[in-house]
Order: sequence, then C-alpha cells, then structure tokens
Amino acid sequence: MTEQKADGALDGAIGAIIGALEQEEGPMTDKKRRIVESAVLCFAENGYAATATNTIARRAGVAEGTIFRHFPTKKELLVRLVRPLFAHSLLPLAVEEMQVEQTKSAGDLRAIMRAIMKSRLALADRYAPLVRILIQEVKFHEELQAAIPANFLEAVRSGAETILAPFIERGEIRPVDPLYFLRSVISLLIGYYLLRSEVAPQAHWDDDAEIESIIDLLLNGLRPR
Amino acid sequence: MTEQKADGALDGAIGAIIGALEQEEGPMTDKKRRIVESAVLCFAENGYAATATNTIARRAGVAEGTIFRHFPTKKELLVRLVRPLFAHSLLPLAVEEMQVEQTKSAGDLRAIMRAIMKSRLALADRYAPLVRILIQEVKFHEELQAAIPANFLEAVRSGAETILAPFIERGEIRPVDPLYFLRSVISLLIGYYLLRSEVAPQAHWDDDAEIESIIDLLLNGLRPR
Amino acid sequence: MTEQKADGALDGAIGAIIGALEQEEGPMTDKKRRIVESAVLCFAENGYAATATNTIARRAGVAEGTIFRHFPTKKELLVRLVRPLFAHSLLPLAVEEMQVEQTKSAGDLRAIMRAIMKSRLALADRYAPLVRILIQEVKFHEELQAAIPANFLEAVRSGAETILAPFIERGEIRPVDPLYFLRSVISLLIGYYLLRSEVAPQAHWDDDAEIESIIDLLLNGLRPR
Amino acid sequence: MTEQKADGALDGAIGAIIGALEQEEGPMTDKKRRIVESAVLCFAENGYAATATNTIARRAGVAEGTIFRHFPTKKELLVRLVRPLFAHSLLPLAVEEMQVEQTKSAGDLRAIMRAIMKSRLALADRYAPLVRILIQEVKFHEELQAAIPANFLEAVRSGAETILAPFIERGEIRPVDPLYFLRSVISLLIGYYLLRSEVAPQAHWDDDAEIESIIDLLLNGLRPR
DNA sequence: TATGAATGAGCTTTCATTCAT
DNA sequence: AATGAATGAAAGCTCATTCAT
Repeated sequence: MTEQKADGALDGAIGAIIGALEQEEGPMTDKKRRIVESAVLCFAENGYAATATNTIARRAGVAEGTIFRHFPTKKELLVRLVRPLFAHSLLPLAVEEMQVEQTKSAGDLRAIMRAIMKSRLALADRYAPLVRILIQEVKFHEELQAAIPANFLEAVRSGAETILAPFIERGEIRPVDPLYFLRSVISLLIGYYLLRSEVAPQAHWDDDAEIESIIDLLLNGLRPR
Repeated sequence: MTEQKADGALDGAIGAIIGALEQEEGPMTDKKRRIVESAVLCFAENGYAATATNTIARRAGVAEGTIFRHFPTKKELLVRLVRPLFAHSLLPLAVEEMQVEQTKSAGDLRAIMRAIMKSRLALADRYAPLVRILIQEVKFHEELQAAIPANFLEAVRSGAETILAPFIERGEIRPVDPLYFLRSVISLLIGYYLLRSEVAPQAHWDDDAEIESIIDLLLNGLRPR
Repeated sequence: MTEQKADGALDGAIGAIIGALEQEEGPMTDKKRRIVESAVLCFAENGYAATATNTIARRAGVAEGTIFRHFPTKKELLVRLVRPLFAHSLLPLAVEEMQVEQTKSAGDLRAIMRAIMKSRLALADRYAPLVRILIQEVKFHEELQAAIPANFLEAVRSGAETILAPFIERGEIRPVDPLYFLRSVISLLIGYYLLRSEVAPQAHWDDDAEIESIIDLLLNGLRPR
Repeated sequence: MTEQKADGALDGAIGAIIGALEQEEGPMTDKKRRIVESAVLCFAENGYAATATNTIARRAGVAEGTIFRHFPTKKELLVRLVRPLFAHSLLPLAVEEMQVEQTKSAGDLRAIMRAIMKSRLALADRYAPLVRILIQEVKFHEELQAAIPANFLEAVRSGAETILAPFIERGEIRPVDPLYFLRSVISLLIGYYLLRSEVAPQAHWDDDAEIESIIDLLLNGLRPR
C-alpha cells in the first residue's frame, strides 16, 4: 500500500526499484533516492561503462562523495539497482499475474494470451529503463547474472504449461512443447517491443491491434481462414 | 569467390570486415589487419566503452601508438569496423541471397522460408562478433546509426513482398502485410538465435528441426492439423 | 597512587594519557575516553597519516562527528594525546624515580644502574603505543616537537650527573662526560628494547639477565676479568 | 665503472638506488630516473602515506601519469626503491667490507672496530634518505619486510663471529656471545647516528673522537685505566 | 553532548592521444 | 610505417570536516 503511493509520485520503474531497495536495506534518505533515480536513468541512456559517477551525482543534485557514502563502488550501485527488484517484485508479480489472467478468462485461450501479452508489455513499459540496463549490461557483469534468480525461468515455464495443458487435452491446439511455445511468444513480444520502443518509437503504435495479429499468427499461422 | 580466400585465412566476420575495409581504403599492412581483428574481438567481448586502446594494442601485438597511425580516434576505429561491411557486403548479400532462394524453390513457400532462415542464421553466426557490437553499441553512437544505410530495411521489405505476393494472389496464404510478417519472422529468428547462442550456448541445438517448427508455427499456428 | 586507580581500569599508556588529559581539560565523558583510547592504538599501529578518522570512530564505537566535538582537528587529537603526558607525567616521573633509586642504593653504582634501567624498561613497556607514535611522528609535526619540553633532556642530564659525580670523585670510575655516558646507556637500552619488542617479540627474553650483561659491558667493557 | 660515473653525478643514495634498479629492470629513461629521485626524497622527508603522487611528480618535473607508466602503484614505487638495493648492493657490500677490514688490521681489535664503525657510519650517511624511509615504513608494509633478505642478519652475525673468535681464543677479551656483542655495537652506533643526524644535526660532531670513545667504552667500560 | 548524512577537495589510477625517434 | 614514453584530463574513490537534527 505504501508502495503504491511511492509509485504514484515517481516514475514507474524508479519507484519500484526504490521500493524494492528499501525493502532490503531499510528506508533511504532523499539524497540516496535521488542517486538511485539518477543512476537508473544514466545507465539506461548511456550504458554503465560510459557513465561517470560525476555525471550521476550532478544529475541527482548531490555531491559525488555522497554516492560512495551509500554505495561502496559504482559496480555495487549497478547491482543494487537490479537485485532487489528481482528478489521482491518481478518474480512474484509475473507468476501471480499469470494465474490471475488464467482464472479470469478460463477456457478462452485467445483471451488468456491477450491478457498476458498486454500485461507483459505494460510491465516492460513500466520497467523500461531497467530493462534497457539489463539488456545492455547482463553480459558483462557476473554479479548481474547472479542477481537473476535461477528459478525465474522455471517459474515462467511451469506457468505456461499450466495454461496450455487443458487446451491440448481437449484437442483444441496442437500438443506443443510449452517451453518451445513460450520462446515463440516471448520472441514475438520482444520483437514487437523493440520495434515499437527502440527502433521506431516516434511512430504511432496500436498495441491492441498488434497484439491481436500476433495472437492470430500464433493461433492460425498464415493459413487462410 | 574472392571472399572465400579471405575466409580461409581468417575468422568469418573478421575476414569479411577486413575485406570490406580494404575495398574502401586500399590494402592494409599486417599490423593494421591485426588491430582490426583485435578490436572486433575486444569490442564484442567487453563493449566499446570498457575496452582500452591499450588492451586492443596488446592483443594485436602492436604498439599503442600504431593504432592511431591507422585510426585517428578510438571512435573512428569502431565506426570503420562496421560501415564498410554494410556498404559493400551485407546489403548486396542479403538481397541477392533472397532472390536466389526464391527462384530456386519457386512455388514452394515452405522451402523458400526454410532456405532464407537457414542462410540468415548462417550469416548471423558468421558475423557473430560484429552482430554483438552492433546490438550493444548502435544505441550509443550516432555515427554507427548513420552507417546502417537507410535503404537496408526497405530493400529487405521489398524482398519479402516479392516473395509473398504470388502466394497471396493465389489465395494460398492470408493477405498479410509483408512488413508485419517480416517482423514476426525476424523476431522468431532472433529469439531463437539469442537462446541458442547467448542464453544457452552449451546445449545441443538442432537448427534444422527448430527452423522446421518455426515455419510450422508461421504457416499453421497452434491449430490442430 | 592516584595513578594506580587509572591503571587498574585501563591499559597503562592509555590510562596515563587520559589521566594527564583530564588534568589539563577536566573530566571527560565516556565517549571522549574511548576516542582517545582508539586514537592511541590506531596511530601506533598504522601511523598518523594512514589512520582515517572514520577508523578511529568505528574502533571507539562512536560517531565520526563526535570526534570533532572533542578535538577540532585530527592533528589536534594527535597533539593532545602527547602533550599532557609530557607536561604532567613523564618528566616529574623520570626525575623523581631517578632520585629515589639513587638514595635507595646509595654507593652501589651497579645497583643504581640496574634499578634505573629496569624502571626505564618498565616505563617504555607501559607507554609502548605512545612511544611508537612519538618515534614515528615527531619528525613530521612541529606541534609534537613543541610538546616535548626543552628542559626534559636537561633534567635527565643533570640527574645523570648527580648520580655519577660521587663515583668519579672517589676514582671508582673514569671521569666521563655524563651526557656522553647517558647517550650510551640510552642507546643500549633502546637497542635492547627494539630488539625485544619490535624485531623479535616472539622470542623469550630474560630482562634481568640482559640488563645485567649491559651493565657489565658498561662497567668493564670486553676486558677479561 | 659506468655506475661510478652516475654516483658521481647524483646524490649517493639515489645514485646507488638507481644503479641497483637498473641492474634489475634494465636502463631507465631520464624521467624514470627523476621519478625515483623525487620519490626517495619525498618519502624520506614526509613519510610514504603523507606523500601525494602529485607531489612526487611535480618535484620530478614530470606528469603524474608518467609515474604510473613506470610503477603500477604507489606502493610498488616504494618497494622497488628498496628491494634492489638490498639484493644487489647492501648485503655484498656489508659482508665484503667487513672481511677487508679484518685482514687489513689483523690482530688489532681496536683498529678493526674503528674501521668497521667508520665504514658503517659512512654507509648510513650515503644511504641516509633510504635509511629514513626504511626506519619509518618497514613496520607498516609487509612488502618491505619481505625485501630485506632473511640471510642479511645471519651474514652479519657470522662476520662478527669470525672477527671475535681469535681474540677470545687468545684470551684477549671475554668470551662474549658475538650476537649479543653485535647488538651492543649496533645500538651504540645507531644511537650516535640518530643523535648526530636527526636529533641535533646542526651541532658539530667529531666522528673520529666519538667513535674512539665508543670503542673505549666497549673495550674497557667505565673502569679507570 | 552526540549523531551521521553530506560535502568537496584531494587522492590514486586510467586512458585516449601526441610526438620525437 | 611503427614505436612507446609521455601527457594531462578525467575517472573512481577517500577522507577530514561541517551541520541540521
């Protein structure tokens, strides 16, 4: 409840990050909050290696030394932006939402897929800067890789299985491997997200229509109806 | 054919990059070649900002000053690794291959798609380090964005249209927007490529079978046959 | 006698330092006492320049700011550890002890020397951390040099003279310059102290026997008896 | 021979340090030489921790970065000033000189002692800044402790034994433990050196007379002749 | 009195770039 | 063309000191 208040006041991703960090390390001062905010934006915009702590400090309206009062190293700053979010927010959120959608739209696969994809897109939008940071930096920092819980993928996979199983049983869809199917959904979604948000962000995108045609492709392929 | 010579001597991507660079700037000395080679690998492994020219020089077995004999700045080194490739190699190659496949497998959409996807995967594998560099750095350097010719996307799109048009005319597939369809193909392919090469590179992957099931999804969706 | 109380509560050197400081500045709070204690140990172990106020504070179990409530600067902290001790304790003590020993063992030079050397060794042991600080830092801080009273050396010298004079008069020893002789005694004692406490502190040392042979050397030299 | 030239041009200690360093790492550029020179003086004057690399650089007339081209860290700079000297110069020198004196003045203990003490004093004078650095810093840096060869002490001890043995055999002096005697000599010498060079350097000191009276004390003690 | 967050000057170190050889 | 010593601006980080609470 208190978190929702913070989210309202601040940007989505940053509010969530700060909420998760506070949950791990206790309430933070205003300056620490501003450092986190500034760091997320800087890292997302320019990448970790190309961001100077001096830049983070100026953008946060804080002395450079203050950063190191709260985070012993620049690397720790990066890691502590990402880790709490996975630990406290993302995983529970992702699994829980899936189940909610499934029960709400029981029996209607198209409706379930639509709901999940939309919520996934909303999640990515909300955490946009963090998503960028992750995409750009995971490969270079083992500490970040360690921050992504190993069970994250498995949790998602078993969620997918639970959703698909009844439809396969009833013969309404092909008996696909849920992991393989999941990969396709994720790929299509990521592809769309990148196109919409990174490649051509200035164009007008109709999320509903686009999702509908992705679902159409997934359900029917290119076959004429 | 001339390329095969270069490929024999060097790694795929590096040979191609050097070939393209030589086409623009004339034949290069052995040291320059080694600098290019070292830079591609370093940038791919650690990212541009986190790579020191000193590191590039050591890996190339060259004095640090030598780099700046051949490339006035570090940034220029990055750009000149990428630009010639697009100008001389990638675009013609991509378009040409598409047409070849189309005529070879005329009338058989599945065969055309299979051929294109396989060649695309092979291309990505061959240029793997360069692909990494591009993915990581394009966002941060306008010079790189400028290096990707504007007509690249259009050329690919029109290629896709040429392929799909006859099938749509004959009512064998739905009248999809070729650009939209292209996006799906690319997304699925990229998704598969990332999974195979970056996320779980140690697993055994059967490219043929995977491509077959991607095509299956694209053609038939989840519907039971 | 009053000192014994302090000694009982705290370490020798630290108790003495605190006693002297309180004599100058009035009674101190528990926190101030702990700061002094921590500072003496830190300076002795790592040197003044290499000791961070932060380290002193943590070791004292005190906030960093608290240090500066009691000592305006780090340098003042150093100086105030040393100065009161010289002003109130060391000088009177040294002179007084000398006289006591002299009267107790009147006429027996060997006994006088033995008593003085033992008490000197005990003094050095008791003030070990302070001795270290002095040795390490005096050269770098004029404020410390000023803290050592100019009459200290003279007082000691005249003490030595008083002791030696009657023996010289009676022809029992050579008519040596007391200052010169003092230097030899001090050198031998310091040499022994360093060897015992700094160079090979883990070895077993028999102070009584060692002092006896130093005295032997001083009295008889290498000459066979 | 070339070394003697360098020694002539430069200060004693610095010339010797540079010579020893060059013997280990090959000939050095003028700037590196000046960095070494500046570092020795700075460390000796202000101590390691209180010396900024910036200060060393300015005194050497060199850019700060140049220091780190030649020495990876400030600590390495300190260690590399000391280590080569022990490895190449001090130990051989000390042992060799002892033997020379012994044979030259065979049979005359007073002459041997005089020669050794004078050469030791000359050595300390020549390496004065280095001696200061060692005294101040050895305690704080394990790397420095490791730089002093373990056999140094033993070599000196066995030298002392060789010298004393014949005199003891002939009954000309007491059968003292050479190590114990050595300690006394060293203590007296260090005591004199410190007094002369550190405590009261402005006074006029007659080394010959002082050494003579130290020897007198060592040979005859306080006993009237 | 005591706190500890905040500061910013200053520290050691890195690095792209220059230039005499 | 090639070198690598030299540079100095800027990086990440430390630390004595201040100040609102």
